[in-house]
Amino acid sequence: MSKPSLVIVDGSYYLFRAYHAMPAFTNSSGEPTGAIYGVINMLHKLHDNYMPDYFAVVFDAKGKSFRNDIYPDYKAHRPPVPDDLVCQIAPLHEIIRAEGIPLIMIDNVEADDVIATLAKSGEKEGISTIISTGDKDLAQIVNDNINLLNTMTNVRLDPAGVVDKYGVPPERIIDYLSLVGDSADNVPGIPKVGPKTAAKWLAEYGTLKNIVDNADKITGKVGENLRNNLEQLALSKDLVTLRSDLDLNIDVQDLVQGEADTTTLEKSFRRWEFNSWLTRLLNDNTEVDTSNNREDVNYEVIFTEQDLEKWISSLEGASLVAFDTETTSLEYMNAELVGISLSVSPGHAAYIPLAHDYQGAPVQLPLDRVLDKLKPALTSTRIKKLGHNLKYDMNVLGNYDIELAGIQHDSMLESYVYDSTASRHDMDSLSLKYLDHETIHYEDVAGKGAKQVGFNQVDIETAGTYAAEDADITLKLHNELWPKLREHQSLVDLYENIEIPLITVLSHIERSGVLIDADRLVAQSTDLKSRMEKIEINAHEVAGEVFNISSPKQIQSVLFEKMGLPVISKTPKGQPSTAESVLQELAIEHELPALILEHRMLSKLKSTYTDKLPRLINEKTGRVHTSYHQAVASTGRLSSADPNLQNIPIKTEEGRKIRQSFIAPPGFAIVAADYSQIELRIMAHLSQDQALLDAFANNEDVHRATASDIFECPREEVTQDQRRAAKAINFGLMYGMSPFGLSRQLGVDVATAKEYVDLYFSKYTAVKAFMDKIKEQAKSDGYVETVFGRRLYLPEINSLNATRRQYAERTAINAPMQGTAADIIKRAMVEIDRKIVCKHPEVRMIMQVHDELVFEIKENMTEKFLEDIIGIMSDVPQISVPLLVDAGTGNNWDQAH
DNA sequence: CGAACGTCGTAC
DNA sequence: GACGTACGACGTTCGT
Repeated sequence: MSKPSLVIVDGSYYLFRAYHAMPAFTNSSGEPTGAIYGVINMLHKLHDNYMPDYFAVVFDAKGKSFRNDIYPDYKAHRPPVPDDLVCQIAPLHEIIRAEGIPLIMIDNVEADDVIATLAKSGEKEGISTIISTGDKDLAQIVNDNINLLNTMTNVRLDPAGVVDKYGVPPERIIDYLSLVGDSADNVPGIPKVGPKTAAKWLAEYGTLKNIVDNADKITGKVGENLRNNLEQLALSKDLVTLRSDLDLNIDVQDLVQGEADTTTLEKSFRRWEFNSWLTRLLNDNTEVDTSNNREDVNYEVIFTEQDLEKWISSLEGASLVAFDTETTSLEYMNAELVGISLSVSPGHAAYIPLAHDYQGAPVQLPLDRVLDKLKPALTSTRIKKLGHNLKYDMNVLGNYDIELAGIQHDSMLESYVYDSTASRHDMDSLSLKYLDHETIHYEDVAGKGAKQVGFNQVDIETAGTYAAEDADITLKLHNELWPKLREHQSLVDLYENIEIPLITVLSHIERSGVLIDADRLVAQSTDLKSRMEKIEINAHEVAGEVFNISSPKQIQSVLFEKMGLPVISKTPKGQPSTAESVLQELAIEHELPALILEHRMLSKLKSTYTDKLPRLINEKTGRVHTSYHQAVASTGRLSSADPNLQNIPIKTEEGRKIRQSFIAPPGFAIVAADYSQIELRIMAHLSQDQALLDAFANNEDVHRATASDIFECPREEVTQDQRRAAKAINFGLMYGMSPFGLSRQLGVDVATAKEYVDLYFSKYTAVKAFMDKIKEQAKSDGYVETVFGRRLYLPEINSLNATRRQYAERTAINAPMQGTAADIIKRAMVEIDRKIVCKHPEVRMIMQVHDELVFEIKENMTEKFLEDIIGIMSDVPQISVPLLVDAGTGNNWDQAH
């Protein structure tokens, strides 16, 4: 789970950098202000970028440190601080304090030691720290929880970054600095030993001690220098070693940015003439970041190597890179890259056109060459990426052998996790909602309907503005949504530990695709067609007229108007319904409804599955590639489309033939593993109903157990009908079903159905209590939650319209169960990918169907992996019911059940 | 002629 | 009106 964050700023370093980097600003009285402005500006940007939980700025204070005691010449060659900088220090401190930022200065202790101590004590409290500094000394305390950030270049150093930069890991930085020395601090090193030699020696001998022990083995002038300066080396080591154990009397938990002292700020801003901040302060002191709303943007189109290089080097240092691909198609498997857009700071983005090929299109950088240059950044885990629906971009890049890595954020998923009930999570809607900005729409540049052209036909200037805006808006959306998400730790956990890692898992599943026996499906289609034709002819004869058997409207006219059959139920629009259950009932007495039913079933199978699936086989892979939608279902479930692989028939024999056409390639087997009764188990967990918990703990047939409990008979005497009724109740309850609904389901009268429900609730009182409680919770909070803290807002829970209100109440009951099940299987998918699929090419995850995962596994290895898969799926924390996983193997999906 | 809506049916 | 979450086929209606 994600840790709280602490950002510590090396204030003295900021001050010097700002002093030298900024032009010599003064106010109208001629007083210098550039350094103040620069530091405050940097602090604002840093805070907006990281939104840390804890924040502090540390300055060197007056007095001499212990280093002067052991080495009087420490920092002896430092030139005095210039007067026009000295006079900016006190005002700067005043503004920092007035902004509510904790400012730390401790006499006789250097800032570096203070920073090291704070970072280390934060770490003990489970806090991860970013230190913003340019000082290399602090690299010695870098680890997974403590990173450095060079604010000027925006390069973030984790342990791997330290190795990249210095050639040695953080643990060796002290040794390294001792050898190299530091002229700025007047720390002596070994003469003629610089970064390269130091890193080389450390690589060879491991530690400084070892180097010293082996000093006589080192040849040449440098070896001699080393042997002559061993004593000094010990001193250098003492000087460069930071103290991280100081007793500072500071609790990291107190380092929280507090309320701004607006009176002081106003006074200071006026005095130093920081007019833009003054305006902002006076207009709206709640506004934190105005950059998001600015309409003035700077979008570039990249045509030259030089410009490309410039952007690529900016990626290296960026804390987050927003990027977006433009392609020829929405089908990721067939999509070809047309261009790439990038942004590393709001309002500033670039578009790299690659394959616009309309008449008269300007010469563009060659696609291969650009991809070669971008590939290291795109595949680097160190460079963090942001996108909007990055799974798509990841899939497209996969077509070019580029495995996108370092996925840090996805604004679509941020929106989804923040509020899954938003009607859509596309960029256009979100931009309007959160940024109040109307984006350029795809149709505006590519046309729509028959007039639509491929993006490669779009004029580069137009395309550039559109595409660059996509990257820019993505970054701005992130800047809005991330702080909102950060208000709720459970949402951050879900997002970081489930949804973001799932992007990569799903991308792999989608690109793997599933193998389908097209010939078999086509043959089934032919068979279905002839059967349907016979039924249709027969139906026309029975009806005494020719009508369209697949038109509900015409069926309605034939059955209810012409034949005068009773109207059993109506559609929401008030029309007599011809739905299955209605026809089932009418079929008892009449032949025609039965014919219609059979035709419907066959027609459904043919049009939706046996005709459709073979057409969707990808030419290159010979397999079918679905799209899993990660931000559609409000409960947290995935959905699948083009084709939907989550509603492949299973109930009827004819339908199962379709599953039999989902096959394994030669040498592989299909392996399916599904959670048994997962939602009921979650209901047991959520309600903590003892009877239900016991039933699962004893691994009973839960419907039989329920029947036995409510009909008060021993388990073994439960009849088929009783079990069927209990099953309907169990399922119905999870959907918030009413006695009326249950009566229809079971074909009994409402009174009997109500009796069943009452009986159930009298035996399972905690379930009843849970349902009442969850409704109450929804009414008072406006939302319900899964076990993992996923939220679902229910704005209509207090509606005065009874229909809408009751609908919201049913959702309140269902969503925590459905959503928790979704959380669990998503977690399992991430774990299985990480622990098994990533390491073993013999295993591929190929489908997810809500409570089931389907794999392709090398034939002779199924047993071995199946055990691990079941283990991971069963082993999900936080659930007080055993999660049973059923699994099977076969040549096709049907067999695997 | 295509978009939007309505109805139905498949899955979990 | 009455059972939660999806996707999609087909027919029909509406508007361009």
